[in-house]
Amino acid sequence: MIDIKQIRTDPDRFIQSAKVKNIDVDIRKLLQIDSQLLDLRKQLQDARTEQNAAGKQIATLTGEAKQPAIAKVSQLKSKIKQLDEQIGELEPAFGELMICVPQPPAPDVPVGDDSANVEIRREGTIRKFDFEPKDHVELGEALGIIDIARGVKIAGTRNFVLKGAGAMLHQAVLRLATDRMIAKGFVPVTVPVLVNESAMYGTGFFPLYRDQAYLAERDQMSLVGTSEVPVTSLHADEILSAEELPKKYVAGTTCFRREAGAAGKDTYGLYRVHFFDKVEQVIVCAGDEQTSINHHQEILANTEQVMQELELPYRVVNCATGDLGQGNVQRFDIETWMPSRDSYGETHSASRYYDFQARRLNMRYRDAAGDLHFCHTLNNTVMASPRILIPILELYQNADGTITIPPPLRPYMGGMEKIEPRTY
RNA sequence: GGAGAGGUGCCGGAGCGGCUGAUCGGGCCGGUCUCGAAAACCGGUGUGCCUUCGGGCACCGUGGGUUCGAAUCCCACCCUCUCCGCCA
Repeated sequence: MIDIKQIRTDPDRFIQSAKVKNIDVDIRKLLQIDSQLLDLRKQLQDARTEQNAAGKQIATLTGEAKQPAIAKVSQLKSKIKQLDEQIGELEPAFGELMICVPQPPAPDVPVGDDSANVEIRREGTIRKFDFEPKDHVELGEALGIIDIARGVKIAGTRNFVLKGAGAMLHQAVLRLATDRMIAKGFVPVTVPVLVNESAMYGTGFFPLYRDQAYLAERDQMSLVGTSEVPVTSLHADEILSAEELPKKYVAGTTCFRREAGAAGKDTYGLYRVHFFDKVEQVIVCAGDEQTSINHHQEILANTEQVMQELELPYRVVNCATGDLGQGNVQRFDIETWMPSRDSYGETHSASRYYDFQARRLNMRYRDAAGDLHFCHTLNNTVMASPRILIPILELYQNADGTITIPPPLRPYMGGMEKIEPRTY
């Protein structure tokens, strides 16, 4: 949510932001409704002042004198009711527009669609194969650890089953990610994945991206597409103290995505699927831009350390305006090298929101002087599987079709060093 | 799913339909006292919006209704707790 005062002060900034983010919201109309509402509310307030004063007088009158006074105030009542109705008619339209106004991107965000994304740096060495490498599906099916056909049988397209060492590898990556974050002082939390509307609105996924969520409509609940939703919502409607900030959390949950509008895109393998598990880091910090920027670098570095530990080659990308969500100030994606795609594929996403989510969630803190401010929020993937299994399987494959397990994952797999073919 | 109880300020807990934005207690902040602390005493302690900066308006789970006037009455919904049932 954006501060309406900021929109009043500098509407062009928001008109421009909506344009570069490709979000359809009529700022001019919003301001027009806003000024009407301001005027009506002022009139209502004045009428109420009058009514309250008259009411107090009535309380002091008795018997005969009371009736004429009551009759007089009754007239005010109809005026108030009329104003109330007018306001009631405008408010929904105002709210619907407000909830769609995007957060302006940072100045160093490139303008354009995702083709305008800017690579910031590359890390790691891309493996050169001295044999013909297989893709993760060929490898996984031959090893008996990936069973896409049965996943589809149970749940339809974009579903999968991991078995045996495949399921273990999946868990190992997640546990490594969680442990590394706990070691950095992040507090592990277990959170609901089926959440109410206010959590979805509060974190900025509703209303614009409602199509992407699975809805349990009978209960007005939604399955989350990321644990960012429940974790960032933890302190909604709370007033935190400055001393307890920043709050740092790590949570692993299953994530559910409809992938609406992605029909026909990335249909092969484990890349784009309807459910996956993700370990996410979330920071709630003081409402200061530089503080946010520093934390943004921090959460990016946290993930990069795990990637480097796994020796996965990746690059960091500064996402362009058209690739940002409504609430993003800036987003850095980490893309990991995937031999089967012969390119880097998105595996992580580090977002900075400033107070966009905090305003929607009504999440504030009291500073040393006792003043209230909205918090800032950020998040980044630590590891999401099975997508990360694509580079792991493909880059660690051997000529005989076996997979060498990356050393940091072995402790989580009972010391297993290699995945060999097996019937499960 | 069935039955009952309840949702008030940081917490506990009052609140005849007008004098209640809200008694009181605790906590917290400031002060007095003290070498310092404790105790005691004194004072302060909600949020949002509008403002001609005097002030005004709104908010006692949410939304409606009754009334000149509602935290207080009525209706619906949401949530919490207790007991029973079912169950990972």
